Amino acid sequence: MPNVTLPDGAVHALPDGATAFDLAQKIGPGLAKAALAALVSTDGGQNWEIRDLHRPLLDDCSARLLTEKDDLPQTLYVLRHSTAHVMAEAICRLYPQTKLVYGPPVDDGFYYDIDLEEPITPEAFPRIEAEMQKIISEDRPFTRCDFNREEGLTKVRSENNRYKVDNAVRAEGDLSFYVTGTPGKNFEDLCRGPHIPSTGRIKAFKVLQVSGAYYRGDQNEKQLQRVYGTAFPSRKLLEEHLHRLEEAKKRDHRRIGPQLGLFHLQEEAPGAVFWHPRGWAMYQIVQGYIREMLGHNGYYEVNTPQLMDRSLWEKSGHWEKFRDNMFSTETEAHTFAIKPMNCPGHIQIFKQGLRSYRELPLRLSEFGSCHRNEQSGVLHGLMRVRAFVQDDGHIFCTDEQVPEEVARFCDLVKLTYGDFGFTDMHIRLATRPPLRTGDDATWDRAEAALARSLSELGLHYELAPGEGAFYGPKIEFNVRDCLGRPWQLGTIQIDYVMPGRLGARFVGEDNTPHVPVMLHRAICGSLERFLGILIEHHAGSFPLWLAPIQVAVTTVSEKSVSYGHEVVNWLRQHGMRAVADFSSDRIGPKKQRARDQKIPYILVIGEQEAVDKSVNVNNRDGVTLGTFPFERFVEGCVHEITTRGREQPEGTS
RNA sequence: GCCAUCGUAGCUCAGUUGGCAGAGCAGCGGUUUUGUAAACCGCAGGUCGUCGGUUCGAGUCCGACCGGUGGCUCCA
Repeated sequence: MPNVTLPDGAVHALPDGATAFDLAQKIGPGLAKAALAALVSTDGGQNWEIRDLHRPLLDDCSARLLTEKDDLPQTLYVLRHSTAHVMAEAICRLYPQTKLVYGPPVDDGFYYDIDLEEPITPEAFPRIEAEMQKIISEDRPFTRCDFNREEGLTKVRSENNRYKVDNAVRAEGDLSFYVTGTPGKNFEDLCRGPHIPSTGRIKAFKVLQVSGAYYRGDQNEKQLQRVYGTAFPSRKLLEEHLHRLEEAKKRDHRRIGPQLGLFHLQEEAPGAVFWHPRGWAMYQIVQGYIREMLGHNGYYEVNTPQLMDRSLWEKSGHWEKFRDNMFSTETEAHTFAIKPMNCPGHIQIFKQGLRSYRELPLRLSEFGSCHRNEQSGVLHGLMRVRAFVQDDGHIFCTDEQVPEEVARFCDLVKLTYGDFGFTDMHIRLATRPPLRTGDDATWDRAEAALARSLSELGLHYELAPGEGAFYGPKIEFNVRDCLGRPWQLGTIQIDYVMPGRLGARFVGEDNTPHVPVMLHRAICGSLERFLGILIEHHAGSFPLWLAPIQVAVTTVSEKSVSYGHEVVNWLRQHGMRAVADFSSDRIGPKKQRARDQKIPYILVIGEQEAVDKSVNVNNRDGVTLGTFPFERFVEGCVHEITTRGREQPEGTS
């Protein structure tokens, strides 16, 4: 007789074999009707398992019933998993040759991988959705059928589907199937569950896209078709989700960038950026800011060659590992590679002369132009390019100095992101990958050093096993933008391998040579990508300090053009980036054009302003802020720029 | 690189069963001299991604290639 504890602390004694549904009914018929699944914990709430409503509850446990109204990831997980089954059945009905593979819920929806020769195209989505709607209207219960492992394997082997057999063999313990309706009569699928009570509970869903996906993520395996969809507890939530997708589309840097005259891409230079004056202005602002921060933090900026001989890349190990992704060129019997990264160059600088331990830590930074021959299919606007510049840097230090350097870097990263308006930072620690150089003892030491630094700083982090670089583990710094999308920006990586391979040495206190540890680090990562993220985060409406054009000066009529010139010149004298619009349009369209360009301040100059030496200030949101003496406007702007918008200066906004 | 999908004017898009390549905005010229979310008239602008094929005739149908997009693999 299980005692079930509810979230409010109430304890219900239920008969043996009672289900979560029975519990819900006991609490209230409304809840029983609304419940989709249950969260159950047998260890006092440490670990929670999502379970079918109609499975018997475990012995004494804590339980929470999930309804459509619960805005919990688990609710969506179950709902979407079940919708994936419905979609799979619909596809099997429309395409009887389909072999089902795997269909999990994912962030924002679900997918189902299928093996089917005939391509499913977006035109087929409405047909699939209509078929799904039929299944939903039939309101068939999801029925769990448990088998012991032997019986289950026999059953799945009879289905003539190698993927499902694979799934079953890899699953641990006993096997379960879910029937969408009556066993023996309706669609069934090997599945561990859980599911919602019946198909009729699916209120809002949509088939969204189809793409290729290798079986088990293996390039050498068969390419399957992956059909994506999503589901929500209500039509309204689905609409909101689709609306969010539209909003994200409006922020797309590939649309906004060219619109604002920041950059363009063209097919003769795939993966490389043509920066226009306004985009380059932003680029320079970001670079200048980082340069200043690094200067304050004891870095020396350097510059190293674009082309270096193949032999150097062979020594560093890049030629062996990344040859396919490196551009190279032949001349006078030499093979030169265009640098894909700056570290080998920095090691060459380190190696000049005899280094003493007294010089460590030596921090070198470089805005070096790097090229990587990324596969054509991965290129994506500014976010994934072949030619880029990182805010790159390498710290040469001793083993003992690593924690201190990592800590200093973490502080710098946090400060920098704050200045760019990214406050939601999360950290991942990526550990040794399967293919790597260096022995396990070295990896142990490196991973422990990073973990210790993070712990000592009190920074929370998530472990990313196997995601480290081939030469060492790394810390990844991620931020979320204003739409909640995560972006990996900064990184710091310990490298015990490359300095040794390239012959870097320093003389230690003991008067013998030692190999320095090298920390690879970047705060923004690729500046191209960082600009892309800034564009999407701000939707083109950049804070004043980043805005490529800060002020548009517009005249009411020809009578004010002379004062307009004066204002533009004054602004430029004060270091502000200003443009003039003295065209013969009326003030309305001129303001509109400046707003379209997301220029933070639009000054209206008329005869009265010329007399007062004042400016009428408007912002890009269409708000008229008032008329101010010119000097006061500039003071406000300067304050806003130097504080990077962290506090609003009086009188300007 | 793989699967799907797309490519028409600077931008956003229309173009019927294969039958004279279009619109709005932007641009240029003119009129208007303007006080806060787009004044008026006119002009110009295209090898319909490229190459090949089918056809009396191709933006439209077929093939190859290039590039973009959504994913997959990859991301030192």
